[in-house]
Amino acid sequence: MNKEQTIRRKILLWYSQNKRDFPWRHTKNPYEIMIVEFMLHRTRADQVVPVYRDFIKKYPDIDSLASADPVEVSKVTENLGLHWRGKHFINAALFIRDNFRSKIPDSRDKLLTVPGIGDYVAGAILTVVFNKKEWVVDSNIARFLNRFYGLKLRGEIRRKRELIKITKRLYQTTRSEQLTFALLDFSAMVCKPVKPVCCSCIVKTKCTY
DNA sequence: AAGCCGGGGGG
DNA sequence: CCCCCAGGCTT
Repeated sequence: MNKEQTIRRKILLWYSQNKRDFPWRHTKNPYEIMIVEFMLHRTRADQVVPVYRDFIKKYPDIDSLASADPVEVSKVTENLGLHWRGKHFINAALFIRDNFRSKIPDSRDKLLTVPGIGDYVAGAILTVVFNKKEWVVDSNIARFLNRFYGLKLRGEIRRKRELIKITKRLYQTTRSEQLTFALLDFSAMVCKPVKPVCCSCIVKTKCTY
């Protein structure tokens, strides 16, 4: 068994006993996942919960959002900060309505053509919704892998080629959906940015940090 | 490769 | 009061 398989097994086992619960963990609707991933940009998950509920209630699908009043949409999202995101939601909805017949695509190439969707959001949709053999890197997962493999990368490590390469190897699994949530929760709760809880880490014996 | 956006919560 | 947070876009 290689190193990646071992990590996957341990992280998934840890996840089965320590998973966080959020409203968007109970849906496979690609639209809802896209919306919440937009909201989670540099924003704490707890802060997103009420806004997400309100947003989905008012704009339940691509078409309702595409034809919505931008000012009204901004009112829903304003307390998330990063105010440019208000237009961002509608632009993505318009693009998907006009180019993909209101159906969110299931390939990375097509997802990346949508304004506001980058590698992270695309990967999240592909794994969480479609359970594809795809990959996801965010700042938390990047930090965990950087420590675990002793890469010693600095700066915006989530964009580094070497890190993406390792992530793709880690995602050689048929359980990409579970793995994404597991990595997000583990890196947020155990392998934290400051004061990581190494004493209760289930992969510490193989960690080079 | 680096700067920028932003309100809100925690140290 | 300061710092950070499930990124993507622009230069």
